Amino acid sequence: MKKSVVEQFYQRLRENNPAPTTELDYASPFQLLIAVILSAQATDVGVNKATARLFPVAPTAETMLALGEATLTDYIKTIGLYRTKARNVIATCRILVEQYGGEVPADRTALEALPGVGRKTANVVLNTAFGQPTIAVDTHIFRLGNRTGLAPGKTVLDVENKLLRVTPREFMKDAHHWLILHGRYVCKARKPECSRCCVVDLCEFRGKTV
DNA sequence: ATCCCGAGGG
DNA sequence: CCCTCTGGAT
Repeated sequence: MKKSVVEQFYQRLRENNPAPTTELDYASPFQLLIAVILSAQATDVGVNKATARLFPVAPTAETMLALGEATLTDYIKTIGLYRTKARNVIATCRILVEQYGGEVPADRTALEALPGVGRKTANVVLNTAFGQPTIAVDTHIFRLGNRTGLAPGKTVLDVENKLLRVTPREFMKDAHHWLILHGRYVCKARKPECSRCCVVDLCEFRGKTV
C-alpha cells in the first residue's frame, strides 16, 4: 500500500474514533495485565464478565495470590483455557510480589518473562498501561493487515514489524486500538461489512472476501 | 504442530 | 453443527 494511502487510512480511522482505547475493564496496570492474560482466545465481553466479579475480591497481586489458584479457577471457569490461565495468573502474581513489589514492570523483557505473557500481551500492557508506541498484533490485526494490504505478512511478527515501519509517527500510539476495533466491528473474520467500511476504497481486497 | 477450552453467533 | 474470540508454552 502506498504511503499516501496509508496516511488516508489512518486519518479516516481517527475521524471515526478520535480517542480509541481498550474495551477491557481495568483500574490499574495490574488489572490490565490480568485481563489481557485472560483474554487469550476469548472475547473481551466474556473477560469483563469474569473480572467484574474477580477484581473486587482480588484487585492487586498480593490479594490475587492470597485468593489462590482453586478459587481463582472458579471465578474464571466461564472463560476458555481457564485451567492454564489460572495457573499462569497465580505464578505471575508470585513473581510480581517477590520481584517487583507487587507492581507491573514497564519493561518488555520483564513482562515476557512472566508466565502466560508473550509478545502480544506485553505489547498491549506497554501501549495501554504505559503509553508506549507499540502495536500488539492479535487475530484481528493480523487478519486486517493481510486482508486490506496495509501490512501483509506470514507471521504476526512480520505484520507487527511492517506496521511499525509504515505507520506515521502521529498515528503510532493509537494505531493498535484503531486497527483492532476496526477489525472487530467492521473488518470481521466471517462476514466483513465492507458496505459500511470507511476505508473500503483504499482496501486491496474490498468485497472480494468470503 | 499441538494442546488448552467456554461462550456466543451463524 | 461450525467458526471465532486482543495467545502462549511445549
